[in-house]
Order: sequence, then structure tokens, then C-alpha cells
Amino acid sequence: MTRKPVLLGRPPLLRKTNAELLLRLLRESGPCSKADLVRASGLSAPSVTNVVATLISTGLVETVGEGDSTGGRPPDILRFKAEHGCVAGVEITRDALRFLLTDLNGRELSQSESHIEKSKSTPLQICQQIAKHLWKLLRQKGLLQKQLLRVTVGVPAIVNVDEGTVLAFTALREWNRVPLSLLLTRQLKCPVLIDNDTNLAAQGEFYCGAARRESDFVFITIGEGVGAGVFLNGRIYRGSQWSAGEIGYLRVPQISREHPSIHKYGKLETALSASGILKSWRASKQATTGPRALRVSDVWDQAASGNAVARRLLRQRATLLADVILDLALILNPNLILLGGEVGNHPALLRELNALLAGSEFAVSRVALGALGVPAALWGAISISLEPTVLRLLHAHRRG
Amino acid sequence: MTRKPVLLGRPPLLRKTNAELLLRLLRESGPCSKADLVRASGLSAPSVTNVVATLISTGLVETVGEGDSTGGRPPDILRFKAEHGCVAGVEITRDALRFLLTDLNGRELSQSESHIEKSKSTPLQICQQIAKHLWKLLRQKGLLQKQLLRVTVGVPAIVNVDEGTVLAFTALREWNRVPLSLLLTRQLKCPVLIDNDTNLAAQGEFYCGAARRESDFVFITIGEGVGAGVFLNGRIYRGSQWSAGEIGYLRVPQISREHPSIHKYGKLETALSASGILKSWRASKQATTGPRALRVSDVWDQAASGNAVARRLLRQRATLLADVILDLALILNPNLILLGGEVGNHPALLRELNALLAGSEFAVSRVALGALGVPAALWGAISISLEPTVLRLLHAHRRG
DNA sequence: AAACTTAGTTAATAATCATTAGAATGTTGG
DNA sequence: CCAACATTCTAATGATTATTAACTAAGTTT
Repeated sequence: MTRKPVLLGRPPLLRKTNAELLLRLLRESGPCSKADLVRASGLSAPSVTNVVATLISTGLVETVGEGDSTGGRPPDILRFKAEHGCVAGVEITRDALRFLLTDLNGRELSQSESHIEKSKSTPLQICQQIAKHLWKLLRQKGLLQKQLLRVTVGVPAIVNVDEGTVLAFTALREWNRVPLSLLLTRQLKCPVLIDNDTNLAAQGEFYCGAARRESDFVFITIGEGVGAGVFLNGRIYRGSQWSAGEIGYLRVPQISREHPSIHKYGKLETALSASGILKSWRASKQATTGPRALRVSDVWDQAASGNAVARRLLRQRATLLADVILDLALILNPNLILLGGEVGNHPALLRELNALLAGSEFAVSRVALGALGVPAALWGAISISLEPTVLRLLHAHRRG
Repeated sequence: MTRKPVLLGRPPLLRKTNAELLLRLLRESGPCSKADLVRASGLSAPSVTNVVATLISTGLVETVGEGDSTGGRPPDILRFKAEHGCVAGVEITRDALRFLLTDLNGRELSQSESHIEKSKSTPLQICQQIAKHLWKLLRQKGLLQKQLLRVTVGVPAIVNVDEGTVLAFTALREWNRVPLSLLLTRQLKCPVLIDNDTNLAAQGEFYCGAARRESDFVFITIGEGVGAGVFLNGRIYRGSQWSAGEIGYLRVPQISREHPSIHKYGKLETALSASGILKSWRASKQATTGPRALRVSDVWDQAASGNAVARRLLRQRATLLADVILDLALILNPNLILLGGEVGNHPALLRELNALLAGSEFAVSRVALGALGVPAALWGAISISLEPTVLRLLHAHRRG
């Protein structure tokens, strides 16, 4: 047995704390000198020298030569070695896999997509496809397999994040209770985390999208289904059975009551769905031979340019959505509510919503559009991968 | 200027950490010996000796003689000196002030109530009445004024907890933007925190009521108004403008739309209110001369014993409330939803709700009744007062 | 009464950070 | 061009706090 890794109030706690602090400063403010770290951290110069020496010994930090003098000895510039390894974000959708590979600074190395063949869509086959694709991406970028340090996977389902199991996949029954995280960890030989795709999209908008520095917000995505990523106190809130934000069965005015069920869409979800909107549009346009609309955004564009049928469709959906947003605002009082998905992410809908919501004296949340679009969940996956990966490297090396 | 109190990764951080750890252990597990603390904390015996010496020097800990031998030298028993000071919880309602005084272990010293005279109900007069009453209670218990170390006040309003100001008092316009915390701090000469009463009630149920060890739950109170205390990740969630849980304007089926307004009740609130229920009851019972009902609980009792009119009233309200609960469960997925208030806290209502909610495949929260009744908010006030008070004492003494 | 058990203290050692002094290596100004 | 100065970084020393090992204290068990 190794020695017990307790680290309560013993002296090594100081080193750990300060090493994490300096590494964080280096990652956040980019390359700088020891003297800069002294000023930024508040630690003494000898301590910084000492801690940096251990950081360099882990391989996470390196010197990159002299910087410019500012009237004295020129500094040795330090930098976080972001290319030491890489992390990946993966998103599983009904018919495709999406991939994003970044270095340890979250800088994009490659982004790609891969179609899922209907005949090869069992959980195990999907895992194999993911592994194969990731190995290919690594090869293309000249990286070793063991440099892939962590993978986070988004799934359109209720997910037990602790156990790494998929609990309920609205459309795909065979995915029930699949230990996806375990399967992938075995194949990829690195830690794999899985999470709900909408949760990850919210995290992505927080990381580099429209919700930067917002500690409390809700990301609503509307496409075929409806879901919300609830982000509170600076992190994803998942609920006690992992189903927070599953708003497809919400009881709002004009929606008849039913009980939440795992394998079908809720009434609200159906009412707001893309296919429902397109169906209504096509039905009413077969009479008046107007312009074609293949996607919901086309319908919303038509509404914005004055088409009466499209305007009615938009108004109906916005009215429903306004009720949902007000309920969220009353219960959670977030600063911001973001709209995403092919139905949700449109300026015309936003305008309509703002008109419907104006007039509240409290429970006022700013409503806005997501900034990242489709890759939002991938960026969220990267975002929650980076911090634990770096800390793990730091402490693994300090031990061994 | 005093020296800067930075305490990042410097050696004193260890002492601080360990002192807090041992004090917490001592408070949670009651009187024990140094050897017990060694076993419980994982620290070495000399360290415990050392830290305990500093704890004793602050006056927060004392020795109380020898314990029983278990086959060797008998231990010196240590104990947290809970009578070193006291904290108070206060609740302001429309027509009364409620008080709870406890020692630093949260053990009740006295509980009392004081009527608010209509002619003396300005914020300043209320503050004076609170101070006067608290001084009286202290005198009765033989405590000095300076032994009152912290007071937390619950207010039936939206409260800015950071600034200590009352933002919106549904019924009382004169309370708008009152810096209640500042006023009381001046009078009481100790830190005063104010918070929403329903938030505090939720905290109370967590501390010593029906939600012990539940890290995620919602406490719904229904009386004249309707409100929810949202408790997530082990603490009150207040939202970004302090109005989380203000569900009186929630848009659920059967409730017509309106915008949240500060100085009147919402439609849902009105539909569920005690006075509305009693009014309907009296209207329908003037024909059939049945038993009298003075409180809503009497009506619910009648419903439980088969009275048709009462059953209809109960069914109506339960239907509304079931929608609210399902919406909360979908958005937050808490483990538990508690009912409180004179309308909410009744077994007949609970039965009806459970019948209406049965059948969901996910978003299932256990629904139960609050255990503390009227003093819930007072216990919540005590609960959030204790920890900061003890830590403040510990570190104040270690400095001086 | 001797052996053992448990509680607690003292003395020596280790980890870590801060302070002080000084070395390394530039720029600035006469 | 060189002396004075500025900035970066390191080496030596001392302070705080922890641990380990040895020891004292005071009981129970055989």
C-alpha cells in the first residue's frame, strides 16, 4: 500500500495550494516571468522560485528564453506547456458524432463530424467508432495515444454523471442504463466523463459564449426536443436524480396535463418542436404558393419579413416560450436566459419574446441568443475537462 | 494600518485549518478527550495538544475534568463552551415579531412573541421594538448585551442579503429599500443579517426539521401568500436579484397570465390563499348549515372526513399545487418538496397531491410536510448564524 | 505487585514560507 | 565608456507548524 494521501493541515498543503495558484495564474495570464508571478500571487520571490522549480519538474511549465528588459536584468519567461497533452469533447446525436480536440489551454486542434450508420448504432459500436475517430485525429495532429488525457461526452439523455451511465434516451430504448463512461474508459485508456448535452451546451456558453462571467443562467435549447441547462453558482446544476432542466413536460397555460414519461416527448416539447412548426407551415402554405421553407429558421425569417402565416406560428410559439421563461425566472431568478437550437436561436423569436415579457416588476431575466451554435456542447465538454486534467497532472507528478 | 491579513499558502493557514477542524469536531460530537480528537481528525497527538491550547486560550473551549478510564490513564474531557455567547433569530410578520434565543450550540434559551402596534409600525419603530425585546430576553437569561453575538432577521419580502436591505414588501410600501440590517446593527451593536422568511424556513427544515441531510429540496409555504425556499447544493439559493422562489406569479394551467408586480398578490397566490379558501367555504356553507370552520385546516379536516364541499375545494387547490410541484420537479429535480403554511401543511392536502402526482417516470420528488411549523424560519435564522459567529470568535481571538 | 493500556507531553526533525543579503545582468546618464 | 541604478533571481537564515520517537502520568488487569 502507498502512504495515505491525507492532506489536511499538514505542511505539504501549502505547497499544493501555492503550486495550484501559480499554475492557474500562468494559465490565465499567459507567459510571464517569475517576478510577474511574485506580484500577481503575493508570495515571496524565493517561494515562487521554489514552486516554479517543482512545476518545471512536472513538465507542465517551461522557460522560453529571456524577455525584454524594463531597465534591469531581463526576465526569464515562463509558460504553461499546453501541448503537453490534449483533451477531447464528443457529442452523440441521433445520427452523428461530433468531435473537438484541444490542447490544455483549450485551444482548438481539430473539429470534425462522423456519420452514424444505422446498422452500427449499438452502444458498443458507437464507442468503437468514437475511439477509432479519436485515434485518427490524434495521429493527424502528431500526438501519442497516451497524450489524450481526458474525454467528455455529451449525450441527449438523462445521465448519471457520477456512475457514468445513460439513464434515459428519449428516442433510443437500447441505451437504457448503459455504462457508457466505463465502456469508453476501457477503450480510450483515459478518464471519460459523460453528461447531458444541454448541460454541456450551457457550460460551453459560460466558457466562451454568451454567458461568460454569468454565475446564474439557464440555457434553453429547442429543436426536435426541448431542454434546459441550469447553471447556478458558477456550475451546472444537475438535480438529485440527474434530471434538472428536463422541461419538456412543463405544465404551463395551454398545455394539457400529462405525466413525465421516459420514452416519448412531452406535450410542451411537441408543441415547440421543429417538425411541428414545419408541418403547420407546409399545411398552410399548400394553399398560398409562397416561398419554400426547409428549416424553421426559414419560417422565422419569413415572419420577420411580414408573412402573416409565419407571424402567427411565431407568435404562438413565443407565447408558450414566454410562459416557460417567466416560470424559470420566478423560480430561479437567473441573470440571463439563453436560447439555442434550430427553433430557439433566432432574432425574430427573441424580439417577440422580449415584447411578451416586458412589464414585469421583478423576476426579470435578460433573454438572449446563444453565441456558439452547434458546437456549444463540445466547448462545454472541453471546459469541464481542462481543470481536473491539469490538477491531476500536477499532483500525479508531485507524488511520483 | 494593521498588517495585511493575507493568508494564502503561508504557514498560519495550517493552524487556521486545523483549529477550525478541531473546533468543528468538538461542536458536532460533543465533549470528548484530546485522544478522541486525534482519532477523529487524523492529526498527530502533539498537534492536537498544541491547537487545543490555543482554542482554550480563546475561551471557546474548556476542560471539564476527567472522564472514565478504558483500561489506562483517564482522559481530560474537553468541551465547546456554548454559553460563551448567544445568537438570536427574529421573524417580522405583518402583525407580530417572533424571537428565538439560543446558545452557540443552537440550544434554545427562550422563545417568545411580541405584538406589533399598528401605530408603531414604521421600520425604525420596529427596530427599536426588536432591540428592546432582545435586551429584555438577555436580561432574563442573565446574559450581557455584548454576549449577543449575531442576529438574523426573517422578513416576508424580497431581500438583498448582501446589502441588508428590504427590496419589496408585498403588503407594506413603506418598507421599500429600507436598510434594515444597518439600522439593527446600530441598535444591537452586533452583526445583523436579514433574509427572506421563506428562505429561512427552508434553512430551518434543513437544520432540524424534515429536510435534514437533504442537499436539494424546495420548501413551499402557502398561507395568505405563496412562496418557495429553494435549497440547492446544501444551501439557500437566492437568485441573482434575490427573488428566486417567488412563485406567486407562476404560469400554470388554469391561471391567467399577468406580469409580476411588487405590491400585489399574483393570480396563483390569490387562488391558493387562505382567505380565498375560507371565503368559498363560507359562501357555500351558508346554505347547508354544517360545522363551523375558522381556519383552513378546519376545512381540510372536513374534506378528510368526507364533506363534499370541502373535498371540492381541496381537490381544486391540490390540482393547482400539483402543477406547481411538477414544474419545480422538472426544472430543479430536488429530492424533496416540503409543504408549509396554514394552507400547505396538512395531511389531507398531501394525500391528494400524492394521488395527483403518481405516474411520473422521472422528475419524481418525495412530497412531505414541514416538521417545524411556525418557528421554522426562526430555526433557520439560528442555523445560519451559528457557523460564522463561531469562526469569527475563533479568528478574532487568534489575532488579538 | 508487575505488566499492560491509554492519555498526554517533551524533544528532535522535517516541510514550508518569509526576510535579508547579494549575485546576475541589464539600462541610463555624465 | 563607465559608474550608478534598476530589475530579476538565488542563497542563507529564521519563523511557523507539522510529525515522529521517546517519555511521563495514571489508571486497569493478572
